[in-house]
Amino acid sequence: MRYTPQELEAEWRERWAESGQYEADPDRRGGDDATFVTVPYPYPSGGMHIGHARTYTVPDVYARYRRQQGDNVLFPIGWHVTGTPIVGAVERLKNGEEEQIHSLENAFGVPESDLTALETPMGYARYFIEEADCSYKTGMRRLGLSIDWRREFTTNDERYSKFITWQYETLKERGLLENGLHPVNYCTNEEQPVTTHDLLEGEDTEFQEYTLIKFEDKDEGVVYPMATLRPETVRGVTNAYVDPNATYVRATVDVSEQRSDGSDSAAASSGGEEWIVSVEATEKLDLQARNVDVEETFEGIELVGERVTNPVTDEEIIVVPAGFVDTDNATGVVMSVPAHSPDDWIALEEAKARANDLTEYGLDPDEIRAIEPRAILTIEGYGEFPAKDAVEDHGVESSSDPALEEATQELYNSEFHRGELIEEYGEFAGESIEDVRDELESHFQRQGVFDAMYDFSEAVVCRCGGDVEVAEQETWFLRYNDAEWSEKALRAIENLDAIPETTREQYTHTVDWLEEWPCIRNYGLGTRLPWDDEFVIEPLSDSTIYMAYYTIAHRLEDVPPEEMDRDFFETLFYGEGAVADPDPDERALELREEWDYWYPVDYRCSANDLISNHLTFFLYHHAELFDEERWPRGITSMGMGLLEGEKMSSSKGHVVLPDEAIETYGADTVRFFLLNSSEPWQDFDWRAGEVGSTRDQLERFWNRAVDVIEEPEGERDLETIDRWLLARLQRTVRTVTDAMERFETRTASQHAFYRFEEHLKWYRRRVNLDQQGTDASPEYPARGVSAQRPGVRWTLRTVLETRLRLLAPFVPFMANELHERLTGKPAEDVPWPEPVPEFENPTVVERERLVKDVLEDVRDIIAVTDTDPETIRLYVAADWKRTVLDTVLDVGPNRGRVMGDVMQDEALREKGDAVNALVGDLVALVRERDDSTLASLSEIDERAVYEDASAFLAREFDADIDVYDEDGDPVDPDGKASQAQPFRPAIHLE
RNA sequence: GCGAGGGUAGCCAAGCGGUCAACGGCGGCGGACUCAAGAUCCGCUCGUGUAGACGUUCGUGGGUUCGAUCCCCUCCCCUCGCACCA
Repeated sequence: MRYTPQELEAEWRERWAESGQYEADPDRRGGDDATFVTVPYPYPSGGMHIGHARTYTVPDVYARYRRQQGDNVLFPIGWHVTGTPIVGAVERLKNGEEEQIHSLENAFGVPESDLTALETPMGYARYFIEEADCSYKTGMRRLGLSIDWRREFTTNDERYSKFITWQYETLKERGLLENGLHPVNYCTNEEQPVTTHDLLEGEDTEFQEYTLIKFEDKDEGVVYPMATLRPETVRGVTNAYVDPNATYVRATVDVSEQRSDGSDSAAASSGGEEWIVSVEATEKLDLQARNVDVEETFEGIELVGERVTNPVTDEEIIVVPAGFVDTDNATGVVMSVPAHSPDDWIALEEAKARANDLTEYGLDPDEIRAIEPRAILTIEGYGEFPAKDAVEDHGVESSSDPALEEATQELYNSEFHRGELIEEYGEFAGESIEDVRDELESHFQRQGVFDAMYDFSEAVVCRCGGDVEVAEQETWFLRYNDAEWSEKALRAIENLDAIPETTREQYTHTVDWLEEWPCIRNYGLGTRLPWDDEFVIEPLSDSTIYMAYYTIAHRLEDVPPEEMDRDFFETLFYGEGAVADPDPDERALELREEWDYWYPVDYRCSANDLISNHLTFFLYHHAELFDEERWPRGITSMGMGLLEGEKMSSSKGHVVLPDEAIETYGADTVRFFLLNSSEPWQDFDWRAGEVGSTRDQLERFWNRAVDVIEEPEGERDLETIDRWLLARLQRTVRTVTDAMERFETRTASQHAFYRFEEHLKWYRRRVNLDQQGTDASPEYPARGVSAQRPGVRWTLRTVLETRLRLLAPFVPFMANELHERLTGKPAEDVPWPEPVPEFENPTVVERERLVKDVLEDVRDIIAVTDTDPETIRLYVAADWKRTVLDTVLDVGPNRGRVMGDVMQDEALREKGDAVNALVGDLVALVRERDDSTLASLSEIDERAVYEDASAFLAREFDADIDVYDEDGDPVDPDGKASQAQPFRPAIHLE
């Protein structure tokens, strides 16, 4: 019976599909025995790769385990198509973009002829959901995932949208949605928001919020908004810079717009102010929801020499020309803080050096030379002017010196964390920048002397070639920073079984920093915002409670979508009294029963990187919309996958497709490798070499199992070594079960398979199961399974049956097949094993350890002495040594006390040094073992152990084995016998 | 920077206070079987060693302890997340 996984697996897949094996319906088992496991529905913007295979196999293994434990288990799946990725992919494909076509053809093996089918978003989605070889559904079926396929849906389905509509209308009504402005990446050419995916340049650039400090030209009543990322340096400003050759404008800028940065800085300042900014800045300000009316355009040179007043210190400073000013960054008007900015320090030095040249701008050189740096903070390790020290320490020569950036980085960093503001800062004095920057900024914003704007620090370009800027858009937010809502979310986290436990803190931390979440987009697939169909609810917001939808998805066909209104869902989720209608919707009430049966979600198997958004949202929404007993019970967070030690990348074609892997190795091997090579939350590494050897191991398992199955059953007539293997088996059952409860798939499969293989290997040696070596002399003839005594056959069958049940969740095809051949029933249809008390036997385990110890010791001696003994003599320690050991056990592993006690005994006292040495060793022996091990050891008759094992040892070493008592007048040519200690016989080789 | 996780022999990786020179796998070496290869089985794989031992190891430097890979502190390095990509 050869192992041919492809054939075998096809049969089982067909069998499962025909019988609807995994279609789960509420049944007589009560809700307590209902287990509901979910995994994030796939996003079919491309094919399935081996990393996804693990994601879906982990919940499958748990689902299969729970079924064997007697639970009614629901494991459903759906398809997430919301948002822009699919639409974007289709666009790129239609535009004939090389990279996109390459990725489809190379990574996912999409034939050219199929490409046209992918030119509509849902066509594209369908293709990767179920049509392609690399589609998710194909992969999932081949992997043998125990999914209830009747319940699948996509997030673009009309009925699903009704469900999301209910969710958002409810949240809005509860005041958890609000609208406001929000900064987004905006293509000025296409005049629409763009995603990271749409960018040609600057994909990794994030926009920053600049503080604008409103210096004022009091004579003219004009504001010079100076952009800075370090608003706390406002008291250190010595002068301003403009680019004399650039174009500036005077414009009326509306500053009354509410800002949406979450702070209460909606400073109700007056309508418009006259601002001096670069011409580039006007467009940015305009995009950031300000009215900008340009009054006058002129060259920067005209600003040179103007005097403006610092709104915080009320001091006048002068505007100086500088070529380094970038007018495309923020306002194009910058302030100089030479004491704390290495750039400004150098710039000032250089300005002073060429002060005489500045007369051409009508500046007084002496006035420039008189500019003095002003320190605004103190910091340990730096002098009065930290920038000066930084410049000198890094040996910065000029403004073009590359060391300048390094100096700046280091100083900014130190000042941010360790700098303390000087007295003039009043309430902020003495505080570190880190602690007060935000506070200080909003303080001055409230006073109306600071403002803010967004900008990128480098150019960002759209794929269309257009310039991308930061625009403020009207949008809707989920109020995740709402105190009451956060409170509920925190309670949901407390109740949660967070696997691994270390993730719990990440959830609480996320709740702590989460602000409002913009939950709509301008385009993409999905559900329209109910009260404004211009917008679509974005993917992380339409996927927070959809697990509830699984419970009813397969029973909605007869409900017309238009009837799935708010009352329908209110009745479904909140019951009969939830709506005013005296005649509640019967269909909704029926569906409610099923929802009620399955909910809550017992375990959600998801990914580490989703903790800080999706998973936390999932908890928020459940906490708000459902009662506490419906909140999620547990979340398992999974790590990611590597391929041959490197990140997988579908764009580079560096992926392995499940379909191909299954073709090569079989689904059981793929599953087993994925679950056994690391715990779910650890990263795994797909290495073809190791997958291949996994396959070999499974094949060997199969072959041996078939050997056992084909032989007669044997009888329950057990010897010690059989009892040893059975005792090991009970421990394995215990370990595997504990591990399964905690989603430790690696530990579980490792013990059920590899660890137990080790035990079996020993057992096979002990009973001489395999023909091996030339030492199979007539005296100890080699034998196969068939020739074994009935007790061995009985033991092997028992062990196999139990292991097949333990392995069934991991390798369901193989385990079910073998179990059925062995017992007539598939493993999945019989209960999960429990430890059998009569076979639990710690003493026999310790006994066998002694045999292994002796084997190793003898082998060591042979290796060191390079001999080939004909006779091996073992000497069991004398009785008085056992007496000493008993004393140690009695008084505890304390050398002094043991000696004190032992020396009471005259016979022992006479032995003096020998006793002293022995006590030392025995104290160590006792210290190193736990009580139960010691108790087991105490029960052992050592001499019997070695005598029972002597035939085995004789075979191993091809030598005669003689066992003696040390104090039984033994044959002892080299005087070794006296070295014997309890549980460590003396050895003599000859 | 903030939050989280991690650094163990050639590689992957377990261990998280004593039975640890450190499970297991891969790779390598030697042997058995075989015409041969593969598979399978046995042994070795830090150093020294003609008796089961000893010495030096688990990112760095300290500390706690009779005893630390395991606990505490310092530092160095790596990975992930930090919001509009899902």
